[in-house]
Amino acid sequence: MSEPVITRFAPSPTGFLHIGGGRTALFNWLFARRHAGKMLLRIEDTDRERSTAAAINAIIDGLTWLGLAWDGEIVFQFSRAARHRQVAEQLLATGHAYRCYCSPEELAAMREKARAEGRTRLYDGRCRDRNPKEAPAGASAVIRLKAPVTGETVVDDLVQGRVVWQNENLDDFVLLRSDGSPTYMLAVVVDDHDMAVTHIIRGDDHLNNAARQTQIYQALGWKVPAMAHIPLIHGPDGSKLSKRHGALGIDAYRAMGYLPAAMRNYLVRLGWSHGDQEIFSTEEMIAAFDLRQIGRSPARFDFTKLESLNGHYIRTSNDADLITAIEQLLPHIAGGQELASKMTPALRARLLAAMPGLKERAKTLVELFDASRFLWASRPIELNEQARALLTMETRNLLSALLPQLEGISEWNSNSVEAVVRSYTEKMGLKLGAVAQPLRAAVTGRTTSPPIFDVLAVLGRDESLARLRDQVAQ
RNA sequence: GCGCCCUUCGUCUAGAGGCCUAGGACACCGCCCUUUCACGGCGGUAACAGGGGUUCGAAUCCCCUAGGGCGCGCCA
Repeated sequence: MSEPVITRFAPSPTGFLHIGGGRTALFNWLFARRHAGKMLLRIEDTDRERSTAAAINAIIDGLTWLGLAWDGEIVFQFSRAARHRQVAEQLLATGHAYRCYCSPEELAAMREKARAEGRTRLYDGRCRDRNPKEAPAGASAVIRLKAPVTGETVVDDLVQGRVVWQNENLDDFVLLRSDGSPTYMLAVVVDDHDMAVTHIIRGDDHLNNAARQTQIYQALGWKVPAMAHIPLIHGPDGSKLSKRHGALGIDAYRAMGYLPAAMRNYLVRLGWSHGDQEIFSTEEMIAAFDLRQIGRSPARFDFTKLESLNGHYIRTSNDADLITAIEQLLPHIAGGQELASKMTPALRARLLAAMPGLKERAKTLVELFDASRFLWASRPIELNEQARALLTMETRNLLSALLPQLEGISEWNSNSVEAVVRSYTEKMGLKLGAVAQPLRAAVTGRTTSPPIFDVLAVLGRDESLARLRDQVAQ
């Protein structure tokens, strides 16, 4: 029973690593970890026109950020072209494939005619039984699989169940192009076999391909790996995920301030469940992951839920780790580079002191950073619109009268400052907020923040009073 | 057109014939906490696509319809 489990993630480097690819990688990774196996990474770069080095880097970068480490060396499919060709020749030699001399124009005409007549667009096998000697001189040929014409092809899918195709609905597809390069269909089968892949976990847009690939395995006499075709992720409106939805590169999620742990947790619950559990540590995910609990219907991408989860992970993160995360985020956001250079041990200490109050309020690292801006700011601090609106002549006068009392505090901490402000408002017959809120606006430049007395304690007496004087003076 | 897959609250889902008066989470709406914003607590609105069967009994099994998705390349 215990053949070691080997899964693989096999993206084509023709664009960024998007959210669907990230989830597919996650599922492959989880399944491999769950069974103490390996997840291999294969870059399907046989399309030389569209494959780019930038895309390869994006894939590697994205997987690394998500924390999905692959095992062994990366396999580049293009480098295996000779082996693919060899297998195609082998199929030809054993009578499981044949040369087809149809020109692209001829095939296009055939499909157009079929479409016009309302028939299937499958290849009609016109070269299948043609005598090789009749081959047009000098014409280039492709190699097609001589697929069974009767009977059925069955895929026992771990997610989709038993799926059956009547062979008459499958055609003799191309294995090797006329230039000698393999098609995806051939390359995948040969590579998965050679890499000893035991479980193919991929998007269900490949379910139809699974039938064709099964036929190749059978023609070769190779064992067909277990397959699991997982439903695709759709956009919030139920249509195919597009750029205007969440079809962003994984790097975009990093720039928006999502934590890898939150990302993994969100992604794993898209299509997969484990009873009512919503929050999974990586260890819990691995222990609980099971292909049978994957649903068969597509899930819609929901930013709001991702945010909620991210907020949870931020709240439960270690304070120092969050500061590190912010530092790592800075280069990825506008104007961040400049601020990154302002980091000092003193600032770090302040961030650390303020973090417990800050992290309760942020759903993303961007928000967390934004809320901490009052710590990075140099005097005089800039007031945002709401803060300016709150600092009326009247409230400035209140603060002005309060100032001497604050200056008289000897032991500067959250409690002592609060006590002074409370007695001041009581004497004035005001509510605490009537002073606390303008005070917050004056000191932080914003109207939302952690409790103002905590903020003052973090800033320290000198900085706090200086900021207050700046604003009161105007 | 042909083939394949899918269909439980707005969203992610639990549910494998009686445990379902259909549960949880996010979102939303109240209330509480509170110097703001949040967090947290309590409560609420909200779903088995439709129609036929099978069965003593169906969200769960079968069929049909409708809707959605994917595939049908010398792309992957």
